[in-house]
Amino acid sequence: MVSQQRARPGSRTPSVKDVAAAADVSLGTVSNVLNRPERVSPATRERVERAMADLGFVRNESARQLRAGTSRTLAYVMLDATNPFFNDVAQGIELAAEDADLSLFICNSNGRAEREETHLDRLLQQRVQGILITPVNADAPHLDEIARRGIPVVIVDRHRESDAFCSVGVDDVLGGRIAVEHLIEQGHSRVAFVGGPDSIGQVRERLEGARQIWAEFGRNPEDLVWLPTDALSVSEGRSAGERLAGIAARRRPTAAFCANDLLALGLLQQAVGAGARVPEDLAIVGFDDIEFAAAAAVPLTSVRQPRQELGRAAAKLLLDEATNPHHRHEQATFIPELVARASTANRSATQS
Amino acid sequence: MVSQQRARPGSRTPSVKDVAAAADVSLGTVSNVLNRPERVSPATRERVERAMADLGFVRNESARQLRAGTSRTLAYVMLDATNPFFNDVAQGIELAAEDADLSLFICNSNGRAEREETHLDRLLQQRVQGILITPVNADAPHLDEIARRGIPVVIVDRHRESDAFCSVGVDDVLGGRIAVEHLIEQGHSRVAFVGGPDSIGQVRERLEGARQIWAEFGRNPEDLVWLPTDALSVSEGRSAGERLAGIAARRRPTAAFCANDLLALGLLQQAVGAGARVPEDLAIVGFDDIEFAAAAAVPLTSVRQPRQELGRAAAKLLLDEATNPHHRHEQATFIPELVARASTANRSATQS
DNA sequence: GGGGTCTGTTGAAATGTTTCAAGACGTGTA
DNA sequence: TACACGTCTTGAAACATTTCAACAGACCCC
Repeated sequence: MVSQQRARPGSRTPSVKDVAAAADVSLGTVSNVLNRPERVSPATRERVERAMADLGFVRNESARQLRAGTSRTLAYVMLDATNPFFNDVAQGIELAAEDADLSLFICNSNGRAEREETHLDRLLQQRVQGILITPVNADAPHLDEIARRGIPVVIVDRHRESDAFCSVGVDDVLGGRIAVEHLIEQGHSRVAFVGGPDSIGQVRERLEGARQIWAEFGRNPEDLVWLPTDALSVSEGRSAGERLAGIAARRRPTAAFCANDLLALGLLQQAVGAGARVPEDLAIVGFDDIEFAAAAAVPLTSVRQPRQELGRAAAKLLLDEATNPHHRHEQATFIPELVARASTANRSATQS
Repeated sequence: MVSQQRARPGSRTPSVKDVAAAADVSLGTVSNVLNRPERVSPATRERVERAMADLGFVRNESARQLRAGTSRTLAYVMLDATNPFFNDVAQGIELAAEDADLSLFICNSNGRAEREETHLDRLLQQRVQGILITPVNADAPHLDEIARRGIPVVIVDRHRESDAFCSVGVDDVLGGRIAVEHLIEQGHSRVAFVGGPDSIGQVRERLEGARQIWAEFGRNPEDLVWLPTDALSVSEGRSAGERLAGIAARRRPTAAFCANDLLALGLLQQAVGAGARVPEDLAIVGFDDIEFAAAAAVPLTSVRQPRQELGRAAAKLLLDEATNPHHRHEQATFIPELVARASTANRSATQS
């Protein structure tokens, strides 16, 4: 009848004290059942456990944490929750956290520095055990401040010059190299690099790698044109596509290397929508190898990052820093690898 | 020099007590500065604030929560973090939480009931203010238990028979109707429904809607064929595509309505990869209208759910339940709408 | 029967904050 | 001068848990 029944009026949620009374033991014993069950005799333990079940006891984590001084949660501050890449990273972290019997608190800065700051503030207040973060700005000064407080911080998908933190990431320069090398092998002699803003470290490094290999093959630097974007998003990819289409045909690149897959998908969509054939008229390489890269109707060639593995490794470093007194900071660098698909199919091959 | 400098050995993180000592006021005054600044004189307030800054004081949320009895966080238990739809919902929740000055704790059950249970356990221990959840199973009994404890629970993207909870969702039957009506209008007389398992409420309802409109147009039920899948994922979409291709040409549906966009993208990929033209040989309609639907190289027609709005509305209901003593449970149902794109372009129209 | 050891159990202290009744102090009024 | 009133400030109690030194009792051995 009453559709919004709440807990009975007089009843608080029961505490250890209530359990102790119900099981007719002392407070300390209840706590022992919770934390060191082997120390209490089977008979008492069973009595206490029954009392807990009867009362519907749920341990109060705040009180536990206040007294014990240690929290049971890790946090990951994501850069962009709408980018599947970061969700895969998060999943890797989550798995590692699960193994260590910790909770993972996921926050999303959404690319906004001030939101990132709010999140970090709150995490500090919560006294989380450690923070994993893909920061908005590479030089986020808050992070140093946090590290100085003794809270482990691991930077994900980004590297710092300094060795003040652990970090995990992929060799972005190498990633840029293999992407463009692949395009060169496919016979392209005029290539676009799509990406930006260049405040983002990855963008700079991937471009750097592209330029390196381009030079090593003795190509003219002017034939590697950079189409800058304001963000690494699908819509920016589309707009880059329009700019690309605007270039006179004889000067237009026949291939594009995009700084991530979202850009590549946008570019692909724009190109196909405008009637271009992919890869015949325009070959496209993305970066990250998110699931949607393979699922695109013209499956996207991409530089794969070990997404989940990245998260897992980051979490491991964090846990080491949190528990191992001899911990030394470490920059874990993974090797990216090219996954060739239809969007760059060999130009001589016919497409079904 | 020392690359892993920690906080100075003897120093704990400072407490209100330390601040009080430094500012030469009582403990209570520091607390007032924190919670009712208007009650303390400007001079003292300034002194206390200076002391906080000097000491690098960070309020201990556990202690606050223990004493105040109320937490400042909401939680969302996601069903599948790799599905962009749920991330958009989460973003809507996050925005509403931000407005209410609450933190959002995001967990991911990943479709596993036991993981969901662990998360809920922990959330109970944390005494979160309320829980938003897209449950793995519609009848999750834990939820009743939690509600009975007086903790507000809102079900997201799913409806319950009972009115024991608030919930938000879209009219899935209507969604199925408009999707199939669109295909009928496009001249299709044999249509496939791709989706499963049918333990999922949305799948059942979307199919139900499809069948309703099919019947209302006087079509033969046998011409609406159901291709069941084991999950709502891209790879299941691909495999459904293979089964579809296996049907003899004269009996094969010319259009498919997929229970969500991931399935639709998988199906699209498989079809195009196998040489079929979309929409000429196979028209495809998805559901959710995730960003990647529009970005697919053959942009996907989809039934749009107001993704972010769904999250926002859910959070509002939760906050109402948490704060308004006269709260009544409410099932908010949004109206889905068809977004027509190239994957079902009018059959008579030529494709650019 | 005294001493030692081992196993379980206890009770009090401690954690960092908020709240609240009560106190201090100053100002204005009779 | 006494009193009332306002404005700030204070100190102690309370929140739910964990920890730890101390203790009770059982058992064994000489």
